[in-house]
Amino acid sequence: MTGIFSNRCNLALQAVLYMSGLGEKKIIKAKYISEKIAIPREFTSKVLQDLAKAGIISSQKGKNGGFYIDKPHAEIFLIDIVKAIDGLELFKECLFGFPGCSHENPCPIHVQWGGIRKEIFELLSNTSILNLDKLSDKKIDQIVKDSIGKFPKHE
Amino acid sequence: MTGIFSNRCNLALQAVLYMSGLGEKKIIKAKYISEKIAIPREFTSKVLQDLAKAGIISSQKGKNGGFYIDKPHAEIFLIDIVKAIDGLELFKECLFGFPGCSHENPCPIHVQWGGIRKEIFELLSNTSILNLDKLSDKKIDQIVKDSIGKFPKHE
DNA sequence: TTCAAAACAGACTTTTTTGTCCGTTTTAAA
DNA sequence: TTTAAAACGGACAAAAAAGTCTGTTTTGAA
Repeated sequence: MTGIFSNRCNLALQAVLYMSGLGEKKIIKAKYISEKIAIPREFTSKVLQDLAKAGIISSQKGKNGGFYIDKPHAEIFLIDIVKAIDGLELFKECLFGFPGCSHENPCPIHVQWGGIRKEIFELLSNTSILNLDKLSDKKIDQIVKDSIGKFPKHE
Repeated sequence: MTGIFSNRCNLALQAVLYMSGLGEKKIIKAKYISEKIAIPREFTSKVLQDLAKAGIISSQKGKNGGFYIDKPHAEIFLIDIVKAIDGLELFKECLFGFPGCSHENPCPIHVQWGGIRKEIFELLSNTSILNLDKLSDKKIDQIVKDSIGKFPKHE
C-alpha cells in the first residue's frame, strides 16, 4: 500500500468502477473482473464478496452466477465503498497521530488538516458511480489497459 | 496505522515537534523523548537515528549525548520529515490505485484528487516547525498529556 | 585509565496485512 | 438427476511492517 487507501480498497473501487460501465444489472463473474483489472482472481472474489455483504453490490450463486449492481448508480457513492473496505478512521485521525488531539485540545495543525480531510470526505461522499460514468468518457478501458503488467500477475 | 502516515512517521513528527519546543540546539536523550511522547524507547531511538541520517536533526554520541536540532527552525519543513520516513509516493498515487493513471490518460477523478493531493503537499511544504511553534501556543504538552495511555505502553 | 551512558548497527521476533487454497453450497442447464 | 461452474466460508501461507534485543562504538567525567 502506497496510496491513501489499502490495496483491497483500491481493487474494490476499480472493480465497481468497471462494473458500472456495463449494462444495468448485468451479471459478471469475479473471474472476468480479475482479468479485466489484472488482479488475482481469489483476491478479487474476496473483495467482491465483502462489497456484497456490505450491500453495495449484489451476487448470484450457482452456475452462470456472479456479481451485479442492483441499485441505481446515482445511489452508490465512493465513500460507501471506502467505508466497507477500509472504514472511515482515516477521516478522524490527527495528522501527527496524537490520540488526544481534538477540537478542544487541537494539535498545531488541527484546523488546516481538518479542512483538507473534510474536502476528501466530501469529494468521496458527493461522487456517485453515475457521476464517474459521466466524467470517465470511456477512458476507463484505456487506463486499465495501460495499467496491465504493472499489477501483480495471476495464474 | 490508521491515518495517512505510518506509525514511524507520526512518531517522527511528534518527536521533532517536541524537540522544537525546547531551547535552540538543546541536546535531549531518546529516552526522555520516548517518555514524553509515551512511545517505546528503542523504537524512538531508531526513528530519531533515521532523522539524523537524513540530516533533519543532529546527534551527539557518548555520555551526555543525545539528539538536537542544529538547523534554524524556519528551515525544517514537515514535508522533510515525511519524505525521510514514509517517502513521497503518497503524493504521486492515483486515488483508485491505477498504475496507468496519468495526466494524458487520467482516471475519472484524477483532476479533483490531484487538487487535494497538491493541497496536502503544499500544507506540509509550507509549514516549518517554526510556524508550528507559533501556532501551537503551548498546547503541545497538553495534547501529549491527553494522549498518554492511548499509546502502546513501554517498560 | 576506567566507567557509565549515550548513539549506533544489525539481527531477530512479533504482529498485522495481504493474498491463497480448499472444500461446501448453490444453481442452471444438459 | 447429474454435472459444471459460480459464490461462499474459513483455514492457511507469505510478505510487510512494527517493534525488540544484543552487542559495539563513542565520549565525558570520575
